[in-house]
Parts: sequence; C-alpha cells; structure tokens
Amino acid sequence: MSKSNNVYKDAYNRCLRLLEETSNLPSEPELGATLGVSRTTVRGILARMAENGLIAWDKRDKTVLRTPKEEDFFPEEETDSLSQIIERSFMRRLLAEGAEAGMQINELELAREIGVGTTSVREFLIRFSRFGLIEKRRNSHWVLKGFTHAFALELADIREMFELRSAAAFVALPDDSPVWADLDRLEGEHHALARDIANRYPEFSELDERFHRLIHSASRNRFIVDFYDVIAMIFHYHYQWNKAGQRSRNETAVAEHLAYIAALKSRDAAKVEAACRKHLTSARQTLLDSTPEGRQNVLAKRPAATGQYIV
Amino acid sequence: MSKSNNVYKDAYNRCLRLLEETSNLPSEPELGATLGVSRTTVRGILARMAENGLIAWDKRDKTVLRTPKEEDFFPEEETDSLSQIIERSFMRRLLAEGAEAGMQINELELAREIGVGTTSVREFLIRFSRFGLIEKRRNSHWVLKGFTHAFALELADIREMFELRSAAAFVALPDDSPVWADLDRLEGEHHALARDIANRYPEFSELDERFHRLIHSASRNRFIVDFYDVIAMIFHYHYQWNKAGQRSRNETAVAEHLAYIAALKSRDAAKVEAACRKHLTSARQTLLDSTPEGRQNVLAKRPAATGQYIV
DNA sequence: CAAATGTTTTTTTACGATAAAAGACATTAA
DNA sequence: TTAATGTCTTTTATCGTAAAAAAACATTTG
Repeated sequence: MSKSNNVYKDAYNRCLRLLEETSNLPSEPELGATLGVSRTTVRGILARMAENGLIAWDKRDKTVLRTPKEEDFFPEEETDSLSQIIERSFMRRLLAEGAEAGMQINELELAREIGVGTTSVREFLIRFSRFGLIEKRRNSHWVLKGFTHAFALELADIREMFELRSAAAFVALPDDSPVWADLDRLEGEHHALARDIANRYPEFSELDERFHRLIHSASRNRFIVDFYDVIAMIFHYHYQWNKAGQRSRNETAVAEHLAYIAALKSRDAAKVEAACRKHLTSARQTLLDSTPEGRQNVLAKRPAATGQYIV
Repeated sequence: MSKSNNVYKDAYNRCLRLLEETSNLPSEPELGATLGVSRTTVRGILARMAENGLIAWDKRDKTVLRTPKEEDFFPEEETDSLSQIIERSFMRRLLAEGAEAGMQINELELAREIGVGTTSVREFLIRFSRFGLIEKRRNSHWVLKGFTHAFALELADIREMFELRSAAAFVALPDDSPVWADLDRLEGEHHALARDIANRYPEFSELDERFHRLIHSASRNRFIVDFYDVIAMIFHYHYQWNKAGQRSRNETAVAEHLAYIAALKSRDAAKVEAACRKHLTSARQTLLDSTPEGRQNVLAKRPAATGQYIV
C-alpha cells in the first residue's frame, strides 16, 4: 500500500457532479483543467465511468448515459489526502483537554495510532511547525508548545500589525483595482448572511476567511499573506470543535465587518483604522477566551460580571 | 548507507578539543550535556578515544594520555549534517546566476545531484518553504520564486515593522533585566571589532546576527523571533558568496550599531526609533543591491554617479 | 542512596522501492 | 495544422526497513 489514489477518487466524485449538468463531457485536457488533475487521472475517471455505464466513451465522444446515483460515489473518507487525515487527527489531540505545553510528541507513536508511515507524519510536523505550536529538538523529539494564552496573545499582536498595515494599503489602491469589486461582492454576502443569521451563522467562518484574506492581499507582501494561514488554521479547528456562543460571536463579527467594509469604501484612513482596531480587538478577546486559561477565566468571572461590566 | 554518523563524528572532534584542556574527562552525563549529545554517543566517543590511545578509560576514570594530533580529527566534511549539505547545495544554485523566478524544482534531480535520498530533499524543501523563496504545487513540482527585488522589499518591510516594535519593547525592559548586560557585552565586542576593522571585518556578520537577535528577543513574540531566521539565512548565504564591498559595508554597519546601542542605553524612545530606522534603511539598500536586479542597477549607475551623488 | 556506569529498548534519520499521478512525446482526427 | 487522443517516461507520495542516536531501565560504585 504505497500511495492511496485519493486524488483520483476525489476527482471522480467531483466529475460525477459535472455529469448532472451536461449531456457531453468536454475534452480530456479541459476536464483536467476544471478538476485540477492531470490527463492521466482524467482518463482513469473516464474509463471507470464508461465501465459503470455512466457514459459512452469513444475517443472524442463522451456521451452521458445516466445521472449518477448515490452508490456511484466513492465514500467521502477515501477522498481525503493523507496530510489532511494526519492534520485532523493531530489537531484533535492538540485542542483536546490534557494537551499541555512541554509534552513530547512521538513521531512513531503518532504514525502508529493514525495508521500511516513515519515519513508522512514527519513531513506533516515539519510543515506544521511554522505555526509556532510545536518545536523540534535537534536529533530528538518534538515539543508541544501548546495553544496557550501566550500563543493567542502573540498571534493577535502580529495579526493586528499586519492587518492595520494591509487595510491602510487597501484604501490606497486605485479605483480600477479589482479589489473594490471583490469588496462589493463580499459586502453583499455579509448582508445576505446578516438577514438570515439565525440559520446561516455557521457559514460565517468561511466568509470571514475570504474577507480577511482579501484585505491582507492588498499588502502585496508574501509574509503577511502567508501569515494568515496560521490564523485560518487556528480558527478553522478551534471553532469546529468549540461551538459555545458561536452564534452571538458571529453576529457581532458580521456587524463589525460591515462597519469595516463601509470604512474601507469611504477611503478615510482614520475611519478604517478605527473599524479595523475595533474588530481585531473583539477577535482577540474571542481567541483569548478560547484558550484553556481563557475558558477558566470566563467561567470564573461570569457570575461576578453580571451587571457589573458592560464588556 | 542508512544514516551517517555525523553527530558522533562532530561530537568526537569537539571532544578532542576538550582533551587539550584537562587531564581527566568528566562523567558521561556531564560530557553529554557539554557536547549536546546522548550518553550513547558519548560512550562511542570514549570507546574510540581509548582505542586510539588518547585516554585510558576504566569506568569512572578517563585519564588523558596525550593531546590530540591533526590526524585524530575526523575530516570536516564528514561532520556536516545531511540537511546542512542539502541546504548549502541548494542555496548555491539559488543565488547563482541563472536561477530565475518560475523555474521548476525537481526533487529527484536535486537528490541525485547532491547524492542523497529523495526523502531528505523533500523534507528540506518543506522546511525551506517558510522562507518564501519557493512554493509547492499540490501533487506536483516546486516552483522557484527567486531571490528577487520584490522578495528583498517584502523582507525588509517586515523586518522594519518587527525590529521597530522590538526596539521599543527593549527600552521598556526593567533595569534588572539581563538584556542590559548582554547589550553591554555586545557593545564591547563592537568597539573591539571597530578598532581592528581592517583585519576583522569578516567577523561582523556573526556579531550582527547576535545583536539583532537580542533586540528581537525583547518582543517576546515567537513569530517575530522566528522571522529573524529568514533574515539570518539570506544574510548568511548571500554574504558568503558575494564579498564585493564587504569591508566598507561592515564598517558602516558597525558605526550604525554603536549609535543604535547608545540610543537603546539612553532609553529615549525617539532616539531609538531614529537610530533603528537609519540602520535598517541602509541594511535594506544593501540587500536590494544584492539582488540580481539590484546588481544591474549598481553597475549601470556607477559611472553616472561619480561626483553627482553622495549616495 | 544519589549519581555514575552498564545494558536494553525505543525513536529518529535516511534510504530504496513501488504505486499514483503528472508530464512528455507520438499519433490521429476534425 | 491545430487540438485532441494514445502511449510511454518521469516525478511525486508513501511505505518498510535498517543504522544512528536517544532514552529508559538495571546495576554498580563512591
């Protein structure tokens, strides 16, 4: 079992969806481009589809014979790449209770528990190390630094520096820059989400990422753009497994985003800075509250806070 | 040839140096701590030293019999770790002429040319990717983004943000913080270097790194501290293979550092910012001049500049 | 009995091998 | 004669394995 064919399976599933919309599939190179895979994989997909009676394939002719059924799809879990599997498994442990700073990380043990080779785990850890949550001892084990209060603070500090700078760069972009159209589109999506927040609040995190990435892209600096990966990763996993108060948090954030977008469109640097600061401050608080130390504080303070603090 | 024993060889060489200073080696755990290796390796070293008549080893007694000779040492090239070998080889190509942005990087070819396994090359590239000079296409090759003008600008921008912030944090540190003693020591080393700059200017780059790392450490932010790795890497390789004008550059930098140190010691925030800005601006220019585009400009401008510009 | 040495086990590091996937080249059809 | 298909080659992703190095455990010594 050298390498799984998840690329093929995932592309096959996505190709099944295309089948529902047309009566003839396009050329192999075109299909490869839309699915993001090579012709080799495309031909593999077409071969299977022909075999299973989904299409009639003869050279350029790829006629759709029937719409795909549930059982035509590969099971979801077989379409994940190995690195996704490892990442998910690792993050589950990291954000679970009991993952304390200073703990050792054992490559071999991780590999065995996830059921993969050591090489893949090693490569994952190396890639993951740039997020600042783990650290390597030369010729020895990895050390968990943990999703701590300190980590959240350091992350939030850099985020603020970078986003304030990016937002300032954003308003300086010329009128004909495509970012303004992107911003308009995002504004519309925010409004749509706000109107139906009660049902659609889980969709916010994806919108949040696209919004902040758009702003960061204005910095035209690869280090700033890349840094958003750290934030996105933390948010992605954290909120996936910690839904407490998610709706109200997202509702607040949508409102802050709309104010922020309005400030950007006004092109008033002072307004932008104020709106950006305000949003990032509440984002920082949310992040801090979600660390193990933060959760304790929230629990401890809640009774005392009733009627005493606005914040 | 599964794994080279460079850790052992390097530690052995370093242990030979210790032999010159004492008549009795310390306990195995202590030796391990000083050499930064495990007891297993220490025992390997002691066994060889005993075998070669360097020491008489009987349990706790490790009497030095003779001082090491030239031929007792392992050759230097055998003490490098595989990742160092790959890094050096890769950087040589990257900074050589002809390494243009957009080029593909072939893992297999690299591995064959360097004479190592593909896994090691892969892991190196993953680690190296955080420097922003290469980028991975999923399921496909790496793309060289190149040491370009744009890269130098983006790097310098972040460096300035981070170092200004760190320097500001530095002056806010209490009097009893150990950084002040470190700063005094570094100041002394700068003066010593300045007095004999004609001979010792090549020593500057090491001092430069220690100085800037000290300042960055005041930020108490892992992302800022880690970012200095990017700068250190670029400087390390760049200046190793591009000695033109090195002496005058270093002379200027020493003077700027001394002014910067004086400003830090004055604890005057405005002075610190000015000194820091000044130094970083000239560092930025040096970096820009060293990119392929920058070198062309320097060559092109040089004749015109005679008597016309001070800069 | 604490710290060292002796011994054994585990983990990390690195390679070669193999299947999946990409890419290159040759051939054919509109 | 361009763009597709058919075929073949190269490269990437991943595993099993083995040596180096670390770490754990057992035993001895001051």
